Amino acid sequence: MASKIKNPSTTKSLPIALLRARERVMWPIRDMLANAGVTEQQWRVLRVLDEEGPMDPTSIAERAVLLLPSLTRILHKLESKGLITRKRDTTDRRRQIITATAEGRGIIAANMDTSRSILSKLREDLGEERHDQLIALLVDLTELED
Amino acid sequence: MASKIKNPSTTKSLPIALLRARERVMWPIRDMLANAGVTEQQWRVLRVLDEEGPMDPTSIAERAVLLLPSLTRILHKLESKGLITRKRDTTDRRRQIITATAEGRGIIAANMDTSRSILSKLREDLGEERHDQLIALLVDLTELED
DNA sequence: AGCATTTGATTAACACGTTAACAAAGTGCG
DNA sequence: CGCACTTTGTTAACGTGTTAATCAAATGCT
Repeated sequence: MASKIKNPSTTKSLPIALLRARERVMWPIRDMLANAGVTEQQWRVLRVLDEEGPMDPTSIAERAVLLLPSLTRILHKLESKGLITRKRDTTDRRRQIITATAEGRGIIAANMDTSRSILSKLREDLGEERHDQLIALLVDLTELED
Repeated sequence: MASKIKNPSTTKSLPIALLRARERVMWPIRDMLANAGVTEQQWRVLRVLDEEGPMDPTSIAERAVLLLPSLTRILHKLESKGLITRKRDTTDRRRQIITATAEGRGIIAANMDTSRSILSKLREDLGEERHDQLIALLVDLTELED
């Protein structure tokens, strides 16, 4: 399926390598999420709420790696699907508190095992040491200044 | 600017780590490209054409890591900007041959040094060995079967 | 040759990424 | 208090990601 690409400089560049790697990882995950009826980003939002409890949109955006304008749309969508609810913060009326509904948490519960097994298989296939080393390098790269 | 996130399991997951790393890498590159007046994807298409010469959309899509529907729109845009031209393949009239114009190649030439220096700085900051190791791991991950 | 299948490319529809502009609520300071 | 500034969240506009449907040209098979 993945054809052999010759070897122009772009093949070895970090941006392209990151792009292709993420494409490879998301393949099977997207299959799972399509069955669950949510997008990758909606899944991330629900997971953050499930793992860390109710929180405001700005915090969700940081944790789910989304920009606020995207999150605004995603929250509208999740709300219309009945997967989250919102209420205004009483002390700061600009701020909202988003909460996952039982149905929203249900989607996480119903798919978490599959998600974990997909990632476990990747870790195993790549080699556990190499996998963990990869993550460490990615985190280091992310945390570089400037 | 980048806030400290506590440490939920998602922080260590491969999909999120890849996402954050790519975000970090693309930051400075997007700045450069905004000045050049092209998007990241348009830049990739022009680079492929500049490095490998005229080719058909399907091949461009593979090399630039784009899906064909996206590429169709991008080629329309690049054509309207005068950065590429298209002609039909004479032997297979479904196929087109896309060629970068002098102006298109000019954009690459005008920004290639900046691009290289951004990536060199990242490599230096991460450590050359670790950088190269990271790319090797990403390539291995990408090439896993299944 | 005739017809089903495959391939190359496009279009459509929906969702997200990104930047800029904006509105409303809160904060700081004279 | 009053006003400038900041913060939170939204909307707008444009471009891309993704899947499905579609069309024309080519290919394979009988």
